[in-house]
Amino acid sequence: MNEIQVMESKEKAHGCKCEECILKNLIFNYVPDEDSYILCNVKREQSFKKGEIIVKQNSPIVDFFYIKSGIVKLSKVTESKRNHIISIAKPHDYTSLLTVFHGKNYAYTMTAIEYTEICIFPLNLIIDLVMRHGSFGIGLLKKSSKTADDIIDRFIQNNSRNLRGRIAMTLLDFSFNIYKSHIYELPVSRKEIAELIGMTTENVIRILSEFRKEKIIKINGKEIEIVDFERLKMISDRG
Amino acid sequence: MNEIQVMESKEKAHGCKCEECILKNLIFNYVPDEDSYILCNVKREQSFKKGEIIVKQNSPIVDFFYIKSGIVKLSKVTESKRNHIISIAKPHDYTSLLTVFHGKNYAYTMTAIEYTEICIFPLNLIIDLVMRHGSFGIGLLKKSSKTADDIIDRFIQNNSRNLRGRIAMTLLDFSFNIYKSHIYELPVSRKEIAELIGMTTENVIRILSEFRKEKIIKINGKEIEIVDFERLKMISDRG
DNA sequence: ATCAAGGAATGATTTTTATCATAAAACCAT
DNA sequence: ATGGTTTTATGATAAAAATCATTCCTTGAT
Repeated sequence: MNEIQVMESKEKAHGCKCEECILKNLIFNYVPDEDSYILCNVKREQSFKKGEIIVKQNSPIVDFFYIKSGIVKLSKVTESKRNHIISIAKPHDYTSLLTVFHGKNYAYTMTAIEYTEICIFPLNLIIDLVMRHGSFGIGLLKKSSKTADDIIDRFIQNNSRNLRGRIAMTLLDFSFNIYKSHIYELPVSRKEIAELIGMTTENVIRILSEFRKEKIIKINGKEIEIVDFERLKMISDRG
Repeated sequence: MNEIQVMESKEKAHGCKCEECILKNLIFNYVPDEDSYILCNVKREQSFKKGEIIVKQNSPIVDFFYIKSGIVKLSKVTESKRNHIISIAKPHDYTSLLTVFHGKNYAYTMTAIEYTEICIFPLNLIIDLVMRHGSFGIGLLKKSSKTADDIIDRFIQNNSRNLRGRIAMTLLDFSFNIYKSHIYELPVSRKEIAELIGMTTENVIRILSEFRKEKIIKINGKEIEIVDFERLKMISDRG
């Protein structure tokens, strides 16, 4: 109890109240009080409704984002005008890690796909903090390389599967990594799933219907219930 | 002349002799002499013949690699035993940037696909340097996020093209970014190209033959000459 | 020099996936 | 509520790509 009280008072003093905040913990662990105090006071929190754009591809980079709650998609339009979803990010991800340190403009559009709360820090301050506290830099490097590796891995996994395998993989991903439940509300349209795994909308719909007919899942609009987990896993693995 | 002499003496003193070394420059710019001295003295250089493995997927991470000369492929075997080439890296790339900061084991196998010289640093030392000199951390973060963004971009570009477009893109990539010439010796087999752009070996061969018959390129074994640059570009863009 | 093994090449065939067409259902703004 | 738009749905067809089969050509090891 004593420890908790100490933490609480410390948090109050810093203006950062979220206990599970990885960024905050990263800062607290390595950065002296006076610095984390500045950071916590400067940060602003902003909430976004489902569908709202948090930041647009090609707009100048000024801020560093941290997802406090909700779900966010990172997407990108190519020269050929096609839209691609790079990843679906969840709470405690730093969606800004890619690009922000080397680019002038955001490479990806960030959109809330559920009600989302974002913590926003001026990038300058983050950079300044890394400058003065190398260990914080190590922390960011760790997160950064993990984020990149995960995204690359998803691409490889996706590309080595046929369409049924991709859909199965996606449904399992939502179930395991996002909602931690066998029944959930899809936060994206069939079209967005298509953009995420690189296939046509028609085929996404068709294969979801197949899975329904094969009694692997139940569908009710956007609600998905995984009924035959084993088979779905098999399709994801073999497919 | 005077300046060059100064540089030379400084380089001698540090045991790092490569003028174009980005890593060295990064260190020199931000790290005091005594530290860069340690790093340069500890580093070892190693050369690899075409085909030799530099480091294997899943082996424990101990070193940080920097490509001094040559060309290297990063590849990964998935659970389904399929081999995927993630990227082709050239001199002055830090191929280690992905994974090394967060993982226990290398996520990718590094193989020399031409005679290659690698500078090898104990990762601990790099981390220690970031700890003590935040600006060096910023430098690595920049390189790291750039590397990741480039790889992700290549995946997106690749996935939004048909097979002819992918081959065209690859041939142009070798021409522009690696060999800076319209005529070059392919450093990889048709099978490896297939693993790089996610298609079958037969189709790689077939489409190369098509391009030859359509007089877009000339083929002589591994030697490729781009004859009709415009058409190749068009196929890469539209395809 | 010879043989085995892998790489390159090409055709025929099958499978997979995209495209086109149409319609019902859900959603939104007035 | 109503009309318009987007999303979901399904079928038919065309196009793209993988697979299978066979041959030739290189290359490296003995």
